[in-house]
Amino acid sequence: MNTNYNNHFSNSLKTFFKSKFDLEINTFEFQNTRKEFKGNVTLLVFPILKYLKIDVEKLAKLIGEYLLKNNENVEGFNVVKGFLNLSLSDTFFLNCFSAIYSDKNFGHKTLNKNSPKVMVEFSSPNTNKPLHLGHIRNNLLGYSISKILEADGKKVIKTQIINDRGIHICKSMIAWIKYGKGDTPKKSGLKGDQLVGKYYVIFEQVYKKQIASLISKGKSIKEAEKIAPIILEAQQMLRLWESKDSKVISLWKKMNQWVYDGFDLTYKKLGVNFDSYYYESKTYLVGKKIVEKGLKQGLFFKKNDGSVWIDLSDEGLGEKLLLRSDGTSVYITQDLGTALLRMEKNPELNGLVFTVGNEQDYHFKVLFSIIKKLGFNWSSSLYHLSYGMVDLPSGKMKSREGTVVDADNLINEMTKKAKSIAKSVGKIETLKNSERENLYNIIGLGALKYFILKVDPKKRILFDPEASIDFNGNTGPFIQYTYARIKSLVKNTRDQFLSNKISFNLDERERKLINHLNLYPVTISQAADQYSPAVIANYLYELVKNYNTFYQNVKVLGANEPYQKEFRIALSRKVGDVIKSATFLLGINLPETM
RNA sequence: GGUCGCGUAGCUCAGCUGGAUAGAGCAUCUGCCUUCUAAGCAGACGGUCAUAGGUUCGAAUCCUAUCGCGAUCACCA
Repeated sequence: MNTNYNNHFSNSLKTFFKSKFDLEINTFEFQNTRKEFKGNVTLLVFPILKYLKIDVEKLAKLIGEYLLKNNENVEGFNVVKGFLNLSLSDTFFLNCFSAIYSDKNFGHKTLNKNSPKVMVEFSSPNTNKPLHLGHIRNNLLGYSISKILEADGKKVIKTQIINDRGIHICKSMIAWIKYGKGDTPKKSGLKGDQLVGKYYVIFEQVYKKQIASLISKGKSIKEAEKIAPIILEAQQMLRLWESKDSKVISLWKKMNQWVYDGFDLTYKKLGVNFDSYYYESKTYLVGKKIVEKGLKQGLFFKKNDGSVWIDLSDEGLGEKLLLRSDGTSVYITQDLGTALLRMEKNPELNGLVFTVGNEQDYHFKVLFSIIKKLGFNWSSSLYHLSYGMVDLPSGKMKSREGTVVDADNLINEMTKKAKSIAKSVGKIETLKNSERENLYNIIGLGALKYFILKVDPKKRILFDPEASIDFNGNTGPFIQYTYARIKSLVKNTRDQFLSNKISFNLDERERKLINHLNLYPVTISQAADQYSPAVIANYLYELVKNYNTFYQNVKVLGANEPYQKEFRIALSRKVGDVIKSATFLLGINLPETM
């Protein structure tokens, strides 16, 4: 549906119904006219039958005749069943374009003091292993949504919660102590997160061996898992950490720092960044306090073994554990603490968005419900941006089975592929080496980002490392290519457009482009409302396709008349601007040439 | 088993706040580089929109049931 034309026709239409039928109708439905019919916009007449008992075609014809006479934008019409197809004048299109052209911030709402403020959480890694493909989707989504919300007129704070404590960290630490021999990122040449991840894997291997050996000695699997010496060491280390043992704490700090340094490199490559950080090690105690408070209020209850629960069976969510019997916190305890801490630090927040996979839908339902029950008035501003998993043809990614697609690796692979394609195309020989490397990077990442962001967040993505990611068709490089084309086209031209100097007829493809440009602001609000970068991606693809059709069939620099040439250059330039703006919302960079 | 989500062309996806003959890309095939960048353009081929009912002028879209796939229901995070 295209509601974009309401402004231009609804007044005429209102007057028509008022004067002819004494009816007050305020909303009308428009859509783009299908290409097999004549016209540009189509008014759906069917819905009006709700108010008026009359033959549809007759009514459509009456409306058409009225608009033709009384609305200067309408140049002609035809009626097919209940569809009133309107042909609009070139003046109308040029006026539209003129307004778009002069709007330097087209599509973006401007921020001011009173703009609502939203915090968007994404990434949220564990500090025991490097980032993988799943994190890439998470990061791209969270980052893009932040940009989209900003364009939609909200102030955004990008943040993450770092899961920097717990048994998983201790596993890496134990393995490093036992097998690391003083290994460091510098000595090994590995990125910090990769190094720590390596010891996590070593831990799991040793653990597995110990379990196997215990089983061969007649122990049950469950028992073996509990008494394997290395897991006991890790648990002991976690207890030492909680009692703030100085040796453990300093190793913990050292290894976590390696990981942060490693993550920073990956984030930088990915082109994402954050405005603030929260650490689980600092929020879990806040969560415990809330639970104790809720317990006193009678919202929660204690079982005989001392564990604390909430009963949410009235909402169909069952009973949920909030504190273990030994008094230690669980996942949701920390999340309660984190949410509360954020609101305390930023009381002016109007929204809190959690970018977390859909495997945690239940968790967030419970979390939001608890916060509501605790009586916090900001509970209604919480939103779980839930997205589908990235699966491999072999199924779910599993670190234990080594089927994880490593983020750094994938980025490098994409850059390599961009390089080999660019070489075979062979158009960039004139560039300097450093410029070329930069270009490969832009294109490879563009392909990756677009590949992930173009699909609806809530859908599962199937990623086949063998089939890899395309560079032709509905892809990032296609969009980048079109941009580079435009840049090259307008390079030596003047940036101006005088709408009053029109002495030519518009081409069908020009009308289509203007029409599509027109939709950009609506598209941004839609994307923001739905928390979906895919909406932007699809818009962008359509725009670029329309432009290429125009470019390939209509001469720009070789236009017949000077003003026509000027218009086509301006149109090209504006399409370039919108490509730039939309790719910015997706976090995709553009080359000036490729 | 309960709950939630998904099922559209061989593959990957749009369309889903109901509107005309369901659209793209990839793959396959045919044309177009002495003319603004061929990572492109023009075209062909390809569909019982999982199935069955219902709601209505009209259903891929809304409702119900069934089937299939996935997630989740941990004193893991």
